[in-house]
Amino acid sequence: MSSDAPGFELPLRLLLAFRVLIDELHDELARQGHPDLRPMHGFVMQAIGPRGTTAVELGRMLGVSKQAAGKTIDTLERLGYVERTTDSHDTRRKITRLTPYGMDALTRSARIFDDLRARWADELGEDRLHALEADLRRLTPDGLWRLDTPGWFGSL
Amino acid sequence: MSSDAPGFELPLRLLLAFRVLIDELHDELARQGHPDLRPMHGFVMQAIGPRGTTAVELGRMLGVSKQAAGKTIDTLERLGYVERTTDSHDTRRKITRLTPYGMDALTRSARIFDDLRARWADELGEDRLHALEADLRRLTPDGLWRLDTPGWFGSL
DNA sequence: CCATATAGTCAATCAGGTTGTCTAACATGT
DNA sequence: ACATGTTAGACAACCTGATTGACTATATGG
Repeated sequence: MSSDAPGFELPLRLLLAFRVLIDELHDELARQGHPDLRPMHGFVMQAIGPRGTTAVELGRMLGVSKQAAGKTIDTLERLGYVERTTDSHDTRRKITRLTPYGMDALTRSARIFDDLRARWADELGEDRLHALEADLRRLTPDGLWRLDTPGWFGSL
Repeated sequence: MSSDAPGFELPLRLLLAFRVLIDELHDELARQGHPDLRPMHGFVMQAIGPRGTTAVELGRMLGVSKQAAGKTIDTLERLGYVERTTDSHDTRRKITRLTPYGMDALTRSARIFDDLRARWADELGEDRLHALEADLRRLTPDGLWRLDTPGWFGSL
């Protein structure tokens, strides 16, 4: 029993492992022509998706207000990752879509994540990594994105 | 090969697993008399430790400026988790120490994390959880705290 | 046709981070 | 002993990303 790890190690390691992956992703993305991309941009662009979305929808998905979602879109627009187009069926709506540059970032991210997973598979063995993924799936809810992580973690 | 999980699932699951633990910790802490405690408070108090620390030291440990560390201490002081005392050997320094209320939060957190780990051990089996911890240890650097997660993740 | 609901924007505010500057106190070398 | 350099903390100005509230324009449904 005394050989069990203390309970506080688990969350620390989970967070650290996440950071390792994300940091290495962005190191590589910077090398591949996306030096300005930040951790949460990938999440936001993933939420926008290939079909585009609106500020209100994005806010719901990210768990933030539509105004905050709008500001995030402003930033991504300024960086050239997304563009706003008007919905011809509802002129109130402005559909935010990924630009080719944004799509490029997403496809490169997917590729890099696959490479990083392969490195972990080399390190642990494919069977152990597979088990790790299966265990994490059992321990985490499905389908939930919860992209409000910055505010969630930081709010004092 | 095609049965391998896509690379992007791993970071998502790691972050989600972290959130599950932290959210359940704070649900329980709220029930046990610490409703105002936020995710990063625990990390900061852990960094302060039983012997206390100064704003400069805390800033170094957390990877933020001494001013930011000072503001964080202000917040924890306002909530009653820490108090500032002067160092008799160096009157420039103000040692920030945990109050009994702060110590209580830390000991309860440790206990709750142990309980959560036990629940995961029930879910997966102790051997699988042990393997998961061992694998995460292999994949993450040791000794590093890096508490700048909010800014790190959020900065657009 | 009017009442209500929704999309987006603007403005004010807040929290937490940054850098720069300043003062007080320690540490050191001549 | 003292002049110099370094360190701790506080204060101010500013930046970013979030919030709520108010407002306009456009749909939508009775």
